[in-house]
Amino acid sequence: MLDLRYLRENADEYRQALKRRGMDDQNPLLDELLTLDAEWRHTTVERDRLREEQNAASKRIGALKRERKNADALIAEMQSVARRVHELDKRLSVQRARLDEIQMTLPNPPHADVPDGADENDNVVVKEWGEPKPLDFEPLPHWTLGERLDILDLPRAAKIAGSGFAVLKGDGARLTRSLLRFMLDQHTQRGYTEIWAPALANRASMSGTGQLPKFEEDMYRAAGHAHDLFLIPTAEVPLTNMHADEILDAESLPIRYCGYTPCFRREAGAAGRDTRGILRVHQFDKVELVKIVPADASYDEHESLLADAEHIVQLLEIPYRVVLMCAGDLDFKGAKQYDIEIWSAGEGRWLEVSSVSNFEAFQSRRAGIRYRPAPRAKPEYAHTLNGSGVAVPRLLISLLENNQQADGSVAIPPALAPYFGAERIG
RNA sequence: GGAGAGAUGCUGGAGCGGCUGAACAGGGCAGCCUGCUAAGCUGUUGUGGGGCUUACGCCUCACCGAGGGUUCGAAUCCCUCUCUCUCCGCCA
Repeated sequence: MLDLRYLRENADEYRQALKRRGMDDQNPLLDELLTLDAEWRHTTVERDRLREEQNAASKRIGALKRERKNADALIAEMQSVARRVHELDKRLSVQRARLDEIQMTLPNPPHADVPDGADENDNVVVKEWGEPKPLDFEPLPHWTLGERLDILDLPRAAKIAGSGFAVLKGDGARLTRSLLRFMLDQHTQRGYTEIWAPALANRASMSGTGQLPKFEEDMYRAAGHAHDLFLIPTAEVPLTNMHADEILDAESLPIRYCGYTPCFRREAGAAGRDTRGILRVHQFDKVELVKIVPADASYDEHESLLADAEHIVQLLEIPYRVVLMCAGDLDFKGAKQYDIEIWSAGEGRWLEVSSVSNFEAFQSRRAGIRYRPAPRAKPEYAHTLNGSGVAVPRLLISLLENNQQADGSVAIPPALAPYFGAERIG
């Protein structure tokens, strides 16, 4: 969500931002917002003036009653004022609701560092690490490897829950567990506090981080509750909303959390070439990193967050590249975003395992995450950031496919071996 | 799931239709005082919206869990919801 005052005073600048995102700079919603905002303020002035009158009259009525004098004339007079105030309040709440609705759907303006571009073809590779190792045999895709090693069972997962789910078995399950422990240990050693949080979240939390109202159809909703609960698509939701509606002390920042949760995504309409294997599943495990920082620190913290996520794939010795998203491919809530893409030998392509974003105050304004820069200073919105550190299934894909041996076994990277308890599978 | 109790400012805790943006106590901050520490005295202390102003700022409205309602007027009365606590039931 954007500051209404910013939009009011910098509408042209914001139109340029929309244009960079490949959207219509004459966005009718923006025009409606600005008009409605002016009307709302106008109505507010009138309502407040009447309220003032009402408050003064109430005082006088109270005084008259105490002196046992007649106040009927004044009361009768104030009845019409009360009716008018009621009308205006109704109008204001309708206007406010629409203002909020529009405000919640306008995207974050891209940061100045974000390159121009229309889609993923204009993203910029800013870093490459490691070399995809050439294999002297035809590499197998992970679903074949998983089946042969008896560690992945997709047909039975489909029987239990439907397509797009996975059953991991034996060393497959153990590999997942060891990866989660390994990643969490790395991050806590680097200064993150580990959090275990609910995997369901309410509507307010989902709006706070920006999954709602625009992306409701991407999520699973839990039925049978008086209020709405959604299965979280990422631990970003609980970790960021930990501090919703709080005013934090400056000393408590930066806050750095890491947490493992299952993640649930409908992935509606994603059927096609990406659905084979476990590349795109409805439920997957992920370790997420979240930071809540003072506004002036967020871009430095963004770089170090990226480094923390990279650290994981480096230790696992997976070739990867870092991609800076162009304005047209940027997430609607992000101001700047890097993706980490790891090499997958069986697929012969790069797979996104982490998206590292700086949201500036976009989320904190929605969620009400503020801090006091100095003991007596006015509260300001904190900046929030997050990044996967990292998602498990694609890590599995890459580890299996890249490290497969001619004899059909798979080597486990030395850094992970102590967690996994062996140096190979099969 | 059933029954009951409750939710007030940074904290504890009063208020139960007008004199309450909120007693009282504690904490924080500022000043005074005290040769140190402690104590004492005085003042001050929230958030958000809007308007005015070159500016320090001034005015005004809202906020006593959330949302509705009654009323000239609501922290106080009514309804719905959320959360917390106690008891019963159920359950891994």
